[in-house]
Amino acid sequence: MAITNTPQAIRGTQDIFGADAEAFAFVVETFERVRKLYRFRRAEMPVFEKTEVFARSIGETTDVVSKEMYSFEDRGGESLTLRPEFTAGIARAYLTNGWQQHAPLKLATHGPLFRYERPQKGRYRQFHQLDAEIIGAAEPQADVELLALADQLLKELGVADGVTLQLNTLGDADSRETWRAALVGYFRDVQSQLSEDSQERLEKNPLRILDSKDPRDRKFVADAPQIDDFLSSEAQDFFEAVTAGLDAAGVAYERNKALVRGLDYYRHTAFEFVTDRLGAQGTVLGGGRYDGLMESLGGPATPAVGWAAGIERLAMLVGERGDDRLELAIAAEHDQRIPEAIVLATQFRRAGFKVEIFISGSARKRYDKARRAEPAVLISLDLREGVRAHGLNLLDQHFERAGEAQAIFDSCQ
RNA sequence: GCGAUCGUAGCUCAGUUGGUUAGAGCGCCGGUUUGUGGUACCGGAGGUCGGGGGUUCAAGACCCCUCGAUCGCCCCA
Repeated sequence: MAITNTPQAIRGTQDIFGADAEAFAFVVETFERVRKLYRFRRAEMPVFEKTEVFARSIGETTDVVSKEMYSFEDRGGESLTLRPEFTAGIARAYLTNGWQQHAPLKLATHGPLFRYERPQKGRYRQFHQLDAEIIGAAEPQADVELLALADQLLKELGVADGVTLQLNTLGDADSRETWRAALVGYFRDVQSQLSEDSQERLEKNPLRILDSKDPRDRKFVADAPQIDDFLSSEAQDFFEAVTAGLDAAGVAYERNKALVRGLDYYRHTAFEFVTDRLGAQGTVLGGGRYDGLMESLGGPATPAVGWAAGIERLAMLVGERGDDRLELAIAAEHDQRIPEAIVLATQFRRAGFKVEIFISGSARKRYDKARRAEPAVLISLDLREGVRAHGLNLLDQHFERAGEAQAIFDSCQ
């Protein structure tokens, strides 16, 4: 690369183009279409908030906050942060705009998020997510509807094969706490045999030992206390209602008792749609119920459930998506006919044709260039020995609008 | 924060145990052929081999540093 004086892109950011950009757009368009089927309402939020919004939502202690957020001071000395997730900002908007009046509120949004992380497959510092939330709904049917939306989205994207929904419950606040205590007790007894990382986790985030990849941990994980033995009857009923609803909605799932959330405000349902086709970053869509979040932001107790899905990861799964097919190519094989080519292109485009004109570079090579663009119809405009010559060549015999194109072409002669 | 692998034209890549002036295909630009024809041929532009230092008579190649990319670990809101 002879680029010595050109600034480079920020690490972990990406310039998306061509087939990748088409796949990206396909994911977003499909989401927009499907969320309307479930009557989720569109919302737009700022990409930055007071740091407090995320710090209080995510928890001041975690190194997530201290190390992995893009925070900066504005000119007034206030600490701001580029949003690392949607949920906190949505919760803040819900509280500050009085959206309680719309409860239960089904919201959908999508856009860029920022996390200061080491980039790897399916992980970027600026990445993009789809997001769906139901706020102010305590009933398990909300979880079911949200999961049905996710399930239909993945099916309509054509990525459902090889993606499985893993489902778990974390119980209510009490169940969760007693389970956690039992886990700490269990792992403390074998602490010295755990991996170094998990010995650390035992103090900071014991639930995470359950999804450790280290074989030294895994043999203990198998016999670790399970949430099911600590569920209150209410929590049990709730989870059963969710699974019954999923069955009714025809949403397939797998119970994964090791699926956990690190933050305390998560209650009951936790879920991830996972694939084995994306290396170490297999989660393609994840979420859960976060009944405790609104209070940590100073609002009234408000039940809520939501999920987010990585657009880049989904785009990788949907695979190659070509640009829209070129319907009409117009080659001006002589410079004197360039104005006519422009006139024609204008007519065709106003009639709703996808048109490209070939009027630059070597005049005698424009026809070949047009041909290589693989149009359904190729129009050439030439001037040979002072005589105008032109023609319309139907290259795709199955092109539906061939007659219409011919008529417009004829009327312009 | 840690580890592994990789950086040669716009793109995909060759480049011998270190040995002249660093190559190919595609793309781009121009020319010749063809003249309803995705042709074929000829020519051209474009590289301080990511950057810096070192070893050597000689470095794209070997060593060190650095920057970047990719993948993994940690983390995963």
